[in-house]
Amino acid sequence: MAAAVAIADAEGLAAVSIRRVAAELGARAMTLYSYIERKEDLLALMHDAIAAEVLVDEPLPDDWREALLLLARREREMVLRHPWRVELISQRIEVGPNGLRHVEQKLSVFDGFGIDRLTAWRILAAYADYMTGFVIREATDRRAPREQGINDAERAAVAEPYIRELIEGGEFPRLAPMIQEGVRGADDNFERGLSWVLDGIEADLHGR
Amino acid sequence: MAAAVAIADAEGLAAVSIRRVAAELGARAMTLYSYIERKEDLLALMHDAIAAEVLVDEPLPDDWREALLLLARREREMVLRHPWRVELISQRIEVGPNGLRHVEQKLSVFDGFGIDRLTAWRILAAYADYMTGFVIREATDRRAPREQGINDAERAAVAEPYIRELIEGGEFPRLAPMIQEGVRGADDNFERGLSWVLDGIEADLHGR
DNA sequence: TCGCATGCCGTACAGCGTATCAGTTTCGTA
DNA sequence: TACGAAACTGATACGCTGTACGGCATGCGA
Repeated sequence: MAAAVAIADAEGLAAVSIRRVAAELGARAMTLYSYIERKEDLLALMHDAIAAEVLVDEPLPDDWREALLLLARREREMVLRHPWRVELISQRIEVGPNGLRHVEQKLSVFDGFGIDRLTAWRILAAYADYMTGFVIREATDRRAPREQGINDAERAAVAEPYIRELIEGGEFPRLAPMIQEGVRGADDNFERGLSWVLDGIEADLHGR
Repeated sequence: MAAAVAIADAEGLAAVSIRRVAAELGARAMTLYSYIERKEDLLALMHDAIAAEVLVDEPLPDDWREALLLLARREREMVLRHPWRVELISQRIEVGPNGLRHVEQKLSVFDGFGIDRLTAWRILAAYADYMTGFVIREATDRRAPREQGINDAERAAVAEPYIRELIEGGEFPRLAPMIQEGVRGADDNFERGLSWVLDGIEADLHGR
C-alpha cells in the first residue's frame, strides 16, 4: 500500500499497476494476490491510507463553522499532496476505517447544537459535495501543465487555435473577453465558496 | 460518437473500447483512427455531445437564481441519463463548442445585475463545484446496485459484516445509529443544498 | 487510361488484470 | 529432531486494451 501510494504520488494513478507495485517491492505480479483479491482492494487501501491524513487529533473548535473550515482546509491540502485521489472519487471505492473516522469527526462538529440527524446529514452532504467539486477542479487544473509534458503542449497548440477561433466568432460575447484577458484572481475561490455554502446553511438554521 | 454514447449509456464507459465502437459500426478498430487521433478525442466528442442536452433554447428566467436553478435541474437530469459523465469529470477532457455555449449561457444569467466579471466567475465556480460534487455522489450511489450484479453482492456480503463490526465496536457513537437505522430522506438533498449555496451568494451580493 | 488521394484495415507490440497451479519456505506440533 | 500443513512466491497463459506501421482497394481529376 505504501509502495502504491508512493508511485501514485510520483507518477500518477495510471502508473500504479500490479506489476509495477510488485516490482517496487522486489516481487512478481502474482505475489500481491496473496494479500489482496483484486486491484480494487489495493486502491481502497490507498484511499483509506490518505484519508487518515485529514483526521484531526486535538479537539476541534466548538463552533461548527470553524470546525468544518478546519477540516475543509486539511482535506484540500491532502488532495494537493495526493492529486490522484480525485480519480478515485467517481470509482465507488469501499470505505475503510479512516474514512469512517473522518465521517464521525465531521458529525462531531454538531455536538451540542441540537441539530437532528437528518439535518446534520444533509448539511454534511452539501458540504462534501462542494468540497468534492472544488478539489476535483483544483487538482485537474493543476495537473494540466505537467502531466504529459510535450505531448500536452502539442495538443494545446492544436486545440487552442480551434477554441480561439470559436471564441472570436462572436458567438460568445460574455465568455470571449474573459478568455482573452483572463480573469485575475479567479482561481482563489476556496474560502469564499465555502463561506457561501456555510452562510446559506447558517441562515437556514437560524431562520427556523 | 453516437455509437459510443449508446454503448456507454447501455453498458457503462468501460465498455467503450475502440474495437467495440468499431464493431458497432461494422468496421475494424483502426478505421476509427481515420477520424480521431486518440481515444481521448472520442471521449471529448461524447462529452460535448451530451453537454448539448443541458442547453436551453428559450430565454432564461430574468432572475439569476431561477435561471441557475433551471440549468442545474437540466444538468442533473442529463447526468442521470448519462451517468458515465462523472467518470470523465476528473479526466481533463478538452472543452468543445457545446461546453462553451453552456458556459456562455451560465454567464448570461447575470445580465443586467451589474455583477463584475470576477464575481460572476467566482459565483459560477462555486455553483459548478457544488453541482459536480452532487452529480458524482448521486451517480455513483445509483450505480452501486446494478453495476456488477452478483459480483457486487458478493463483495457487499463480505464487506458489510466488516464495516458492521467496526461500527458496532463503539468507536462511532454518532455514525453507528445512522448506519443501523438509516437516515430517512437523506438522499433528497439536491434542491436544498443548491438553495444553501445560492442563499449564501445572494446574501453576500446584497451585503456589499 | 493513368496517377494519386482517400478511406479501410490486417498485423503486431507492449502493456494490462488475473486464473491456474506448481514450487518453496516457514512453522506448530509430536 | 522430524513431519505435515499452511503460507508464500511466482511462471505461464488468456483475453483484453490502445495504437504504430504499412499495404490494399476504391474513386476521381487530368
